[in-house]
Amino acid sequence: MTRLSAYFLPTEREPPADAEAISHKLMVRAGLVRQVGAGLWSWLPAGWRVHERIVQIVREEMNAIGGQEMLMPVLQPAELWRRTGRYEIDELFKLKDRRGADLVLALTHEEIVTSHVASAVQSYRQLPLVLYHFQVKERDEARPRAGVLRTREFIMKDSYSFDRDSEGLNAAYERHAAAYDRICDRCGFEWYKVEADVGVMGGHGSDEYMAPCAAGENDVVLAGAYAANIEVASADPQPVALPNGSGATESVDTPGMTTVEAVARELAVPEGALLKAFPVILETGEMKLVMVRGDHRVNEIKLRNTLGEPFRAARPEEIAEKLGPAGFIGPVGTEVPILLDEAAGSGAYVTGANRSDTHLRGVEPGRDFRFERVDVRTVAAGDTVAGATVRIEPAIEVGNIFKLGTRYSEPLGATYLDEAGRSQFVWMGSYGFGPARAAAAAVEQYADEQGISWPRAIAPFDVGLVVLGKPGSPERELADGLYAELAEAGLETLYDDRDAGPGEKFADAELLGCPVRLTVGRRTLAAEEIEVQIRRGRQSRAVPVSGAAQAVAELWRGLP
RNA sequence: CGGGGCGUGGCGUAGCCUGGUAACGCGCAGCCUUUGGGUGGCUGAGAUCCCCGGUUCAAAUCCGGGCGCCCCGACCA
Repeated sequence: MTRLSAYFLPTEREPPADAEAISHKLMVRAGLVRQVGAGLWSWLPAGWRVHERIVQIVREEMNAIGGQEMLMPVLQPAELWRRTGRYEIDELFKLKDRRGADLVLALTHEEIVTSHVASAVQSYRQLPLVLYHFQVKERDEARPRAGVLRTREFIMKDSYSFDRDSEGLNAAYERHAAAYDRICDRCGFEWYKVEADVGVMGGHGSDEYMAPCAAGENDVVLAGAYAANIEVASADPQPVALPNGSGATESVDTPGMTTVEAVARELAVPEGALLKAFPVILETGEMKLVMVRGDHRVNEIKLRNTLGEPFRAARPEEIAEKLGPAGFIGPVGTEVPILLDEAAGSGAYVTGANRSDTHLRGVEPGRDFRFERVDVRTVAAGDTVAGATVRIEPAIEVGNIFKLGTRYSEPLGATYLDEAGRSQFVWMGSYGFGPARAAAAAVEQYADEQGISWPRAIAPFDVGLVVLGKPGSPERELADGLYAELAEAGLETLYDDRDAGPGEKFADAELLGCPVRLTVGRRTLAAEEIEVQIRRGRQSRAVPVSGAAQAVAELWRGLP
């Protein structure tokens, strides 16, 4: 019997002074988690129950697609990470043992799991495989934030698929996607799957599972059936009224006007009638000039993916040497290759003139400069996708699925012999899911003035049972019996048997947010009834004492 | 990594500018009261004022250094 009088649930009346995010405030106040250091959290008993309920849902769905659970260490030799080129990652914790050997704390487990497959798998007959575990991840985050939303240490379910070829990988990926859909549905939070960035390391495709909420760190672009992380999103731009092409380009004086806003105002044209220049330097040292409409922003991730390599912004002296004074640079009369964003359609634009205090009017792409067409701008609210208007929402990333290809099997030598006896690299996928983030997302999405309102599948307890009346009273006696009946009916109950006033008990029950609250008090007892409150919406009803547990169980099954 | 802020009983804060017995609310312990929305009363316990150093007769307060935490941004394989 879980009696609150003996349960470690340190609730607080006030949130921590430094908390901003709703989930941060409420999870601390409700006694679910406690902070240890920056990005370091302990999960207290009730919080851990939530975490483990989510874990169990994930486990069931991973097993259902043939995943095999195992466990790999967090502390690992640095050698494997050097081989895959990930040793240099800033977020990777690095340490030495007493003999001076280099070790790392894993931020994911591709290296280890791939090394096991490399040594244990020799034949196509041993594939495919899906291996997974729930294990702590360590990341030296530059800035942990928002309670358990972004921490330096957290538990992740990470699974890894191993297939003979890309077709096999695609199939494994789709099975994971379907499993993730079910996991998110079963956990009971709102979510959507979005296209994601595959990163500079390449890869063959990636989707993220996003839970929309105010504290989310990611911006998601939504339009009809379209959903993408803003890092990779594309959309049709809002139209801009361009001045008519007037024939030749014309110089205009724009003294000191280095911003789009200033130039647009001076020339009385919309900002979108300007072309903004963003010179970048590639790894080879080559400069390229990226141009987007004046009312648009360069999306550096899309640009990196378009370039196919990392880049940096050019420095003023580099710009001056190749183009002109920063603030007045443009595409006309330069040898620097030009990448023109596709949102800048044909027409006459205002651009920098590559001379101080001067812009050019009537510049027409194609006629006045040659360019390569690219899609490198950041999508903005109000753009459209297939006619549907774009909106942008913040969201928490709770899961990410990723087609790795041979990114890890090559450096770690994970090969097999095919039917023809030829050595082939194993094709891999990796699939992460964060139970802590899922929990925090649910808190964020359903919290109200009184506190948390858990989806029933991941609540710390199914039922909060509040008894009013002194120990030894008839109310207590009835509540004791009810607890046993609820257990028989399959409901896990937190029994508030504390010697506290009704207000305090109700407040704590609603703060903790179990989907159903039962109250046994003199008032209801006299009527041979028990009060049932549905946490979400806080509607109350009465059920007869006789058969109450079964009635509550039935009610509970119908809750979200 | 850049910018800003904060560190005082378990929690939330005041005191700091202008140096002189560490204060308030909540919580906690005991007794009484109350029992359908954080009840009221009495009594009491609980603080190396983040750390180190300096100035001073005297430092929570002033000065120097360090550590820790939060927020905004950058970053996030």
